[in-house]
Amino acid sequence: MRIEDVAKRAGVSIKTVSRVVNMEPNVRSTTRERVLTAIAELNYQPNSSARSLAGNRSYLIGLLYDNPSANYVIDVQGGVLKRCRKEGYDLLIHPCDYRDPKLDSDILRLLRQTRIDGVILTPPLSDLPSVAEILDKQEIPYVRLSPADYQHGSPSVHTDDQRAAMAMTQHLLGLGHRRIAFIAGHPDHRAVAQRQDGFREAMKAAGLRVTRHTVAQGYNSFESGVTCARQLLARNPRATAIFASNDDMAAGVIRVAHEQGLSIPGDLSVAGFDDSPVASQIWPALTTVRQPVQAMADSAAGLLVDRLRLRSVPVTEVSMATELVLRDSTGPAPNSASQEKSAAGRDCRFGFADRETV
Amino acid sequence: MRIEDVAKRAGVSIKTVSRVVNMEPNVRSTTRERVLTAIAELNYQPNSSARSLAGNRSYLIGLLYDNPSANYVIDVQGGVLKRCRKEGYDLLIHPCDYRDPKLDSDILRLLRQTRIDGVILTPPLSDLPSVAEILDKQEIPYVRLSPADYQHGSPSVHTDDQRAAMAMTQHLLGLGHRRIAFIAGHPDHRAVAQRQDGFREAMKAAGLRVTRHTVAQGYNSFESGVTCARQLLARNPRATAIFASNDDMAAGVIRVAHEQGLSIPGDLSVAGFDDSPVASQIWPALTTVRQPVQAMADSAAGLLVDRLRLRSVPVTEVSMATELVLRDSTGPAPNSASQEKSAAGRDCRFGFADRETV
DNA sequence: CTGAAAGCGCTAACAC
DNA sequence: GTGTTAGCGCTTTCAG
Repeated sequence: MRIEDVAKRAGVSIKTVSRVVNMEPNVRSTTRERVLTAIAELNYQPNSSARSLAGNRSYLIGLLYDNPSANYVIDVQGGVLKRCRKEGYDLLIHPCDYRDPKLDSDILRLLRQTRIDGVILTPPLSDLPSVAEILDKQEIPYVRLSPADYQHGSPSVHTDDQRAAMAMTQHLLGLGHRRIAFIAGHPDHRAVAQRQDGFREAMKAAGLRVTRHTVAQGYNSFESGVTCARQLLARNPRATAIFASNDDMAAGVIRVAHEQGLSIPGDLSVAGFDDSPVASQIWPALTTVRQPVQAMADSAAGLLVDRLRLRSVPVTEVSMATELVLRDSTGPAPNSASQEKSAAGRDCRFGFADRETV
Repeated sequence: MRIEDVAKRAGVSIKTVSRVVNMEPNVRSTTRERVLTAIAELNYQPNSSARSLAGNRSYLIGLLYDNPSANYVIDVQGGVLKRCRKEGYDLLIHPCDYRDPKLDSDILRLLRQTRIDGVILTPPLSDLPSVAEILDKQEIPYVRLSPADYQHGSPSVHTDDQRAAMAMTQHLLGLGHRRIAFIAGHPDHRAVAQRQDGFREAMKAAGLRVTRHTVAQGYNSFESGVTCARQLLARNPRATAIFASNDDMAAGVIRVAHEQGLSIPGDLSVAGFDDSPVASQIWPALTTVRQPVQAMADSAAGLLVDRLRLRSVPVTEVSMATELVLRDSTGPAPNSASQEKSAAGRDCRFGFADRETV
């Protein structure tokens, strides 16, 4: 089933069929109809290798990531794929090691070998200048997901993590907590690291000091959460709430609390970030912040495809809303009249931070 | 940088370069060397679109899956990708809905559009006759991962889940448990469902009856684990151990036990299957069975590539070993002198079921 | 608005 | 062992 067969059947030249298939202008609508009918009748599908060779593009998008969270990666893949299918692109996934000194040549090899048309970058790759440089030099369009500095000049999609972390901190403050400890995220994941700024800002606004005794440096893993929790819970006086920069670390806190016989949220409130599956599977279920990861990825793929089609679209930064998910791991501070009632029932959500920058 | 440039530099014809690139025989080794040098000097990489078009293959492998477990999917992708990179193939991922009536046409469209060379199928797709039929008819080689009937005539890679489930049941029996309840897996995931057979066999061998009061039908999700646990724990006399067909459901059991104030493993031992991350993050850490998912996927991709290279290799079924991972959620049965000491320390592993069928 | 012809860079078939 | 030639199925260029 080739383009020639379609052309014959529709009584036009192959070039006209090509125009219809590629949605080019300059085809009379009646002609277009006739061609479309022929395509449908013959169940014609263009040969992508031939298209790529002649047209010098691959209809392939590359997804580069180095993220240990399976759930995050799957969500991103899902969102990107959804858009790809709609737009007629295929997806090539390329997990890699962002600390590998050969990362640059690895990416170069990928670009040369597969002739990818465009790339989507997830954290921490979205914050690596060397990666952006390679892509720029090779003139491969790319979109960054959750970059720390989204004003960098390339299109990107992000949520305002700082603002969300502020809101979570304010929630804990509203429950009467004053000694709130924080577990910072991996410094290389800059967007996650920014969550600390939100925490600090909210504490400051409430007139509370943040010392190095109340902040522990985590690395996004469950194990680092365990380590930090042990550290923080050894302090005297003990914190009445711990806010971890992601759910895996918050799960580590809960583990340690169980081991030490602390009741949650009676003795200690715990909050996370991400709303990963473990957040609702752990006991007690975790209060956390939800990011619309799939929608973000879908949107990023959309920006990329726009760019591939019309080379010079303006650089766009999309900002998406997060929501607070209140579950069972947070409650009123011990020995304090709560100023905010605990949510009635679990899984209450508060949306906020809704805006879009274009 | 085209094949012609390399040919000129090496002083041979383009066909000879092509032979070297494709590792074909009939090239004198000195000639081969000269060509390889030229390739290295020019940093030549063949244009995959041109290769695909002329050679009528895409160097693309498709991974078809419908699996709600992000961790499983990521592990499979990782294993397949590892092999793909080594063998010069790229990977196209295609999540789909196995219950969708349009699944067949969805797959057909994928095959036509992308010209995939071969396919890897994961559960539950690996057990769908209609999918196998399409692939057979289109003459697309495929390898099945963990099919229920691995004697079906296509190459496959699996673990002996039944045997592993038997071993876990025997472990619980060895701890003195007699009233052991079981949560069955999703019937459409036939390999998971087979775990029930292992449980039954071990119980029978120990002279214990399995009634419908001690088996609950789960659906692989955390929520279904919660439902089943509520059901099972309402029985009188209560089971002293619950063996769930996967970790997510076991996590559901643990949640319910916490809610009902049961201590684990004091009042109730809980065992899972899969060794997913939640197994070691939950409290107490879960005794479970580990499958070498990545190695299985790697091996499956290897079988597929062999088949793509040499069209008529014998059908191979690879069987891989699982291991018992003993953690904190299982212990001696209440009021019974344990016949087997609890493992000293956590994270003990026992390998078994090591064999390979060729 | 439509068509004819000229490749895209490679592999396959066959000659030498 | 090695080279020559003819496509693979499409897009691009340019002519009408």
